[in-house]
Amino acid sequence: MEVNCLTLKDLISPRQPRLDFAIEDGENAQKENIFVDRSRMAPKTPIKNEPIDLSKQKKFTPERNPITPVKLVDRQQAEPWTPTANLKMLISAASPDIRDREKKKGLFRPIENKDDAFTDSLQLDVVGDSAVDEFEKQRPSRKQKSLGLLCQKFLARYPSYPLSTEKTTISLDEVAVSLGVERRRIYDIVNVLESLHLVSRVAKNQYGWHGRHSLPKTLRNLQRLGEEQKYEEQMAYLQQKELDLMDYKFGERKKDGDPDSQEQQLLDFSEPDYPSSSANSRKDKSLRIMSQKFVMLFLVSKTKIVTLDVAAKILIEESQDAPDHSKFKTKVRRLYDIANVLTSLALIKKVHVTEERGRKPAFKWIGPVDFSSNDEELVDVSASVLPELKRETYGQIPVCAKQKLARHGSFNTVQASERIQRKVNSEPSSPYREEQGSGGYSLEIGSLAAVYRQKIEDNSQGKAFASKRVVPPSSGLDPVAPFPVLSVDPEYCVNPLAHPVFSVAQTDLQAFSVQNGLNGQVDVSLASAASAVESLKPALLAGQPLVYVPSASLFMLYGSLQEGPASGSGSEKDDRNSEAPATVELSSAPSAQKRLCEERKPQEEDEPATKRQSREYEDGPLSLVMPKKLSDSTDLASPKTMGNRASIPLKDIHVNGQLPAAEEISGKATATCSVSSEWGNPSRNTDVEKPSKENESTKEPSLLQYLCVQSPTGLNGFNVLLSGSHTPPTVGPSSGQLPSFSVPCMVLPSPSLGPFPVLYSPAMPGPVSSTLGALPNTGPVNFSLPGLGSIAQLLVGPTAVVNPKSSTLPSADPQLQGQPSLNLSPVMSRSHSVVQSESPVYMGHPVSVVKLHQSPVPVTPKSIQRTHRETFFKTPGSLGDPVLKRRERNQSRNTSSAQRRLEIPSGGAD
DNA sequence: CTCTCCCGCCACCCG
DNA sequence: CGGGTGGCGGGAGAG
Repeated sequence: MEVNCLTLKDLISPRQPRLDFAIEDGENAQKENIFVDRSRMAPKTPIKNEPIDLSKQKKFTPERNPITPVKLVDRQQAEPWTPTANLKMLISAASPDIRDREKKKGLFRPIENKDDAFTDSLQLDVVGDSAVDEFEKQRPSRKQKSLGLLCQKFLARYPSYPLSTEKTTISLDEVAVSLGVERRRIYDIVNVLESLHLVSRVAKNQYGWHGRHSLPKTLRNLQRLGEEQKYEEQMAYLQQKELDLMDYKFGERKKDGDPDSQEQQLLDFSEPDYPSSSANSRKDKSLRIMSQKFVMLFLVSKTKIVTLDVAAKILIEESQDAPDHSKFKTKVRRLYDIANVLTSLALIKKVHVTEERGRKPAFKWIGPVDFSSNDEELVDVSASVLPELKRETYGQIPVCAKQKLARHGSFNTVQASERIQRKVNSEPSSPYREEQGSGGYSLEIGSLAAVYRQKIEDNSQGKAFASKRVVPPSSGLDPVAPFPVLSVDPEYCVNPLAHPVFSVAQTDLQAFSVQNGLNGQVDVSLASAASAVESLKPALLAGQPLVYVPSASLFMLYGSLQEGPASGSGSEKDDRNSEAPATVELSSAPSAQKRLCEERKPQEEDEPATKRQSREYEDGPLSLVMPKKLSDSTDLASPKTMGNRASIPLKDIHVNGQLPAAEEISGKATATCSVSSEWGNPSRNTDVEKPSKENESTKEPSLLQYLCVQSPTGLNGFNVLLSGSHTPPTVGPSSGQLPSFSVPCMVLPSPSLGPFPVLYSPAMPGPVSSTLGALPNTGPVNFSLPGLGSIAQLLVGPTAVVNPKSSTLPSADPQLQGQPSLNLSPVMSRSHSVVQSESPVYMGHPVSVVKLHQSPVPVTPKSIQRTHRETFFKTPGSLGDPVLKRRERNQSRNTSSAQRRLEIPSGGAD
C-alpha cells in the first residue's frame, strides 16, 4: 500500500501551490491541533477537496497496514481505492509535504484508531518524526478523544460554506478511518449535524455535506418551533426553580400538543419528508431530535444559556410520556455529546451558570441568534429568570452591548459608524475587547441580563423586522412548516458579531489571531487557538468564527463590488434575478442548491421569493448584502466564478474589479465615517491571505452599494465600508424584493485594508500594511487579512447589524473578534451564493458572503432538480464526490438513488 | 467526589 | 441474515 501511495504521490507530486499550506502546517504544527491542519487543507482547495484526502492518505500511507487493527483501515485496504481516494491521493501527492505529514501521522498512529486523531494532531505539530513518537507515547488523553475534538476534525474537512456547486459526500467509513475513530462516533456527530441540516444522509454510509448555508434557516425554524412549544416558559420555569429538579413538572409544558408530535415535527422540518415519517420511525432520530430541541432551547432562551439539567429535564419530559428521571443521567450524557458537536460548530460554548445553589454546567449559545426576532415573549421570561442570574455574575454590561442595544433594528450605516466611532473614541487605546473583557467569561449571567435588556430594547426597535418574518400559521407543526417560516431576517446578519464576542475573550482572540495570522489561509488555527485556550475548548470554537470571516467574506465583498461595475464574469442571470426571484434562485444557481435546499424546506410558499432570497443571504454568517439594485448588472455578477472558484486567481479579480469597485463604492458611499481608531493594533501579522480560489468564486459581482470610508490614516486605518444604498433594512431595496438589510458599513482597520481589496481604492492611503505586499498577491489584489488581532474589521449591517440579542453580549465588537467579522448581508439578490471562506475550517462563521449569482454555475439539470426538491443534497449526485471535484465526477457519480431519505426530501415540495 | 463522556454492547431496521 | 444505525449506560479520566 504504502509503496503505491508513495509512488502515486511521487508521480504527481509536483509540488504545487498547495504546498504552501503544507509547509505552513509544519510550522504551525506547533500546536498540535489537528484542526488547524485540516482546516488548512481545506482552505486550499477547500471545499471541493476533501479533507478526507489527507486523512485518508494518512491511513493509506504505508503505515496503515501496520497500523492497526482498525477495521476501517482494513476496509480501505481492501478496497482499492475509490476514485475519490485516488483523487485524494493525487491531491496529497500534489503536496508532498502534506503527504509526508500524513504518513508520519499514520505511522505514529497509535494502534488504536482513536488515537489516530489525536495522534495526527500531534504530528501535525511536529512535522518531525521525533515529535510524533512522543505523542504516540502519550496516550491520547480523553480529551483528545473527545467527541468535540473529533467533531472539529470532522468539520475541518468540509467547508463551512461550500460552494453551491460543490457537493461533498461524506463517507462515514472514510471519515471514521481518517479520523481514526469508530464509526459509532461518527454517527454521533453526523446525527447532530444532520439535525441542523449541515449534512443529510444520502445513502448508506454516505452523507452529503451541506455546510452552513442553511443553518440560519434551520435555526430560525427551530426557534420558531421552540417558541411554539413554549420552551422558554419551560426553561424559565425550571431555571427559576433552579431545577430543583425534578420537581418541575411540565404540566403545562406543552400546550401545543404532544411532545411527540412536536418532535416529529422537528425531524420533519429537518427533513421534509413526512411521509416517510417512517423513516423516522423509531428512535433513531432521537439524537437528532434531541439535538434540535436542545438548540431550540437556546434559541428560545433569552439568556441563551441553557443548563444541562434543565435541558435534560425538558427533553425527558417531552420525549416520554412518563418521564423517567432515571434517564436523566443518560440524557445528560447525550446532551454532552450534542453539546460537543454544537460547540465544535461554534454554536454554543460551555459556561457555568452560577446559581445560588452552585454552579451548573451549562452552555451558552454563541451562534447566530437574530435570524428572527422573536423576543417579545422572551423578554418576559427572561425577565423573570435573568434577575437571578444577573446578580450573581456581574452586572455590568459592556458598552458595546449597550450600543448594540441601541438599535439593531434598523440602523443606518451612519449610526453604525457613529457607534463605532464612539467606541473607538471612548477607548482609544482599548479596543472593544476590553470592554468585553470586563465580562470575561464569567459573564455569562451578566451577559444574560444584558441580553435581556437589549432584547427589550431591540424589540421595540427591531420588531418591525420581526414582524416581517413570515410566520406560517401554525405550520410549525408541519414538518415542513418550520422552514417556511423563515422569513427574512434582515436581522440575522447581526449575529455574527455577537457570537464571537462572547465566546472569545480578547486575549484569546489575539492569541488566536496571532497564531493564525489569519493569513489568507484563513485556516485558522483554531486548533492552536484552542490549544491556547484549553479551557475554552468549546469557547475557541466559538471564537473561531471570526477567523474565517475575513478572507472569504472580504473577498466576497470585494468581488461583489467589483462586479458591480464590471461584472464581467457574469453571468447570465442577472435579469432573472430581478424577474422572478423565487424561481430564479432555485433554478439559477447550482450552488443554489444548497440554499435551495434550505429554502425549500421552509417552503416559502408564502414567502415571496424575495424573502427566501433574503434568507439565503442570511445564511452566511457574514452576509454582505448587496442590493442588487445597483443595476441589474450587479445581480449578475456572479457568477461564474462560482464554478470556477478556484481557478481564478484572485489577482485578476482584484485587478479588474478593484479599482472600479472602489470607486463606485466611494461614489456611492454617502457617508464616510471616520473612525478613530485604534482598534486594534495591528498586529503585525497580517498575513496575507491567500485568496483562496474559493474566494474567487465569490468574486462575483454584485453590486454593492458600499461606501468605503477610509479612515484617515490617523485612525488607524479604520475604514468603514458603508453600503451606500442600503435602505432600511426591511425595505427591499433594490428590487424591492428583498428586504435587505444589508451591510451598513464595514469598518476595517487600515492595516487590514491593505489587503482588503475591496474597499481600498487605490486611493487608499498607504497606511495599510506593507505586509500585504509580502503576500503574493499583494496589492489590491489580495486582501489579506491581517492578523486577526490586529485588525478588527467591523462590518455593520445596516439593519441590525448588531444583533440585538447577541449584541447584548458584552463583547466588544470588532476587536474581540479580532477578526473582522463581516456580516454581509447579502443583498437580496436573487441568488447569491454564499461563499465561504475557504477555510472551512471550522466553524466559524466563516464569512460567507453572499453573492448574487444567478445561477451559479453550471447547474446541471440534476443539480437543479435536486435543489428544489431535496432540501439538501439528498440526492447522491448532489452530494458529489467527496474528493472529486464535483465537476465531472459528480455527474459521473451515480446518482444513486436516494435512499429513503433522499426521496423524502422532496418534502420541500410539499 | 463530581463532572464528562468514551466506548462499545447490542437492539433495531433495512435491504 | 448481515450490515448499517444508533440507543444506552457502565465505567473511567479529568478536575
